[in-house]
Amino acid sequence: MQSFTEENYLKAIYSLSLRHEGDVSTNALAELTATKAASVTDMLRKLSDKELIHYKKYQGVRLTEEGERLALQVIRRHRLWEVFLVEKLGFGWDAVHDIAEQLEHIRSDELVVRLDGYLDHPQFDPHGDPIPTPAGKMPETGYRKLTEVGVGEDVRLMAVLEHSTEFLQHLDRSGLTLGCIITVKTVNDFDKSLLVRTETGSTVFASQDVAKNLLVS
Amino acid sequence: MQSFTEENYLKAIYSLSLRHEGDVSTNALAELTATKAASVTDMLRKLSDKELIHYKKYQGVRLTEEGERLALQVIRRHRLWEVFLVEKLGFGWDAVHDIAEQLEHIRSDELVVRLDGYLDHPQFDPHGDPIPTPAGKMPETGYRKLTEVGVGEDVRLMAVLEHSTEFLQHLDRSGLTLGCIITVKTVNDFDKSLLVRTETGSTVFASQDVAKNLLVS
DNA sequence: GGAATGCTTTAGACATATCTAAATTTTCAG
DNA sequence: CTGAAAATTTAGATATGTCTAAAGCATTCC
Ligand SMILES: [Mn+2]
Ligand SMILES: [Mn+2]
Ligand SMILES: [Mn+2]
Ligand SMILES: [Mn+2]
Repeated sequence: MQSFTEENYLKAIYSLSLRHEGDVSTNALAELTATKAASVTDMLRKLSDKELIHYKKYQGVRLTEEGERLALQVIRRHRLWEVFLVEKLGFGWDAVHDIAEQLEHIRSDELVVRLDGYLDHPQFDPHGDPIPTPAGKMPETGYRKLTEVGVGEDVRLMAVLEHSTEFLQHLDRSGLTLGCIITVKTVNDFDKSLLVRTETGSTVFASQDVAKNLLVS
Repeated sequence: MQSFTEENYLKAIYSLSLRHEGDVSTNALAELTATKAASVTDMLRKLSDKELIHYKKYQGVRLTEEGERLALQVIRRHRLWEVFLVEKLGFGWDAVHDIAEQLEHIRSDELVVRLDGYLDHPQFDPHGDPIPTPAGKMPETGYRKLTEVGVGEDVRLMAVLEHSTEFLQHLDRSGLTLGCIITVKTVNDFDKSLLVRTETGSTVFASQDVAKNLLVS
């Protein structure tokens, strides 16, 4: 049985190992968990003792099979709760992440099974992220970042990588909603910013910082 | 802001102060929170520093107004989540208490407001307990214990005082459901056990231990 | 190849919440 | 009213998770 804190570290390791190739560094974990490197080292020793991570001093860290299974369970719960908060309670997609950060740690297998059924076995959360299977596998999506799309291409906005309230409210104001079709009109060579046309015909400016957090297919 | 643990102590103090007149004792709290008296004393010092309880060494403890307000907020959340688990997720009333013990600590005012609306502002939880108001008042019910009912009286089962799975499953097997009408047929002078007739016409035996946990009106 | 630099780990503390054992205070019985 | 029993508090420890400061590796840049 893991504490909240251990679950959060497992999730953080999983998340960082997707972002870059190779093992996850102590400093990266310290930044993501908003702690100090020394605290991370302590926790890595503990997770290693429990055989949830592969860890050699100074060499970075990687989840074991069991560690990944647990991380995906937490992510599954997080995303199911986000669906609940949006679909059933009527929260905006910009307001659910912090509450789901708490709800994801509620311990009850039966609860997850019933919640999943009540929500009609959703495949994606309100941010377009795929919901891991009960068995602990993360579905593949094959989405690309909007920054990789060529001028003239029509694509559909499928997911966002950033969950902060500020970012999501910015998208709302820009009329960029999940599922909408967008066309890349121009790419600025200097700052890689984009001009895109939305379904409604309006033209929206997207800095590289915004575009790299938008996933399309 | 209170920790989970502090919230649980506040709830425990509230609950015990209903059970008996006068201040709550250290030992009673130790038993209810499944800790030792020494641990309770430590926590009482802390809650007293925060002015959530009135506490004088060796003299027992009592909630301040602020302490009671917080305790009732926790109880409100607990009972709303129990309603959700039964009404929306289809849990049995015998399976929800432990999950609600976790959910009651989720911190988000907005969440409670929306959950309450989603459930249609319920007045009672699945065990018949009244749900405290958003302002922090506990509604009066005026229920009596079944042990105080005279032979021949017709009463309606309104609530249960004990929430354990075993007790509630026993009631299910006996056909005693919330809202049902029961008639006291005989009271055994020796052990105070009862024979009651239910709506369906069947006769059910209830030991004093069972009857004192049944509230009727 | 050998510093200098930057990560990372260790050392030593602190806060929370718990425990056992011992000391203290209150209560109650004779 | 007084001494024993019961209840409560204090003393000293443990476990978790965090921190700062100092020391130990690793990489890289002459
Ligand atoms: Mn999220
Ligand atoms: Mn999400
Ligand atoms: Mn309950
Ligand atoms: Mn209840």
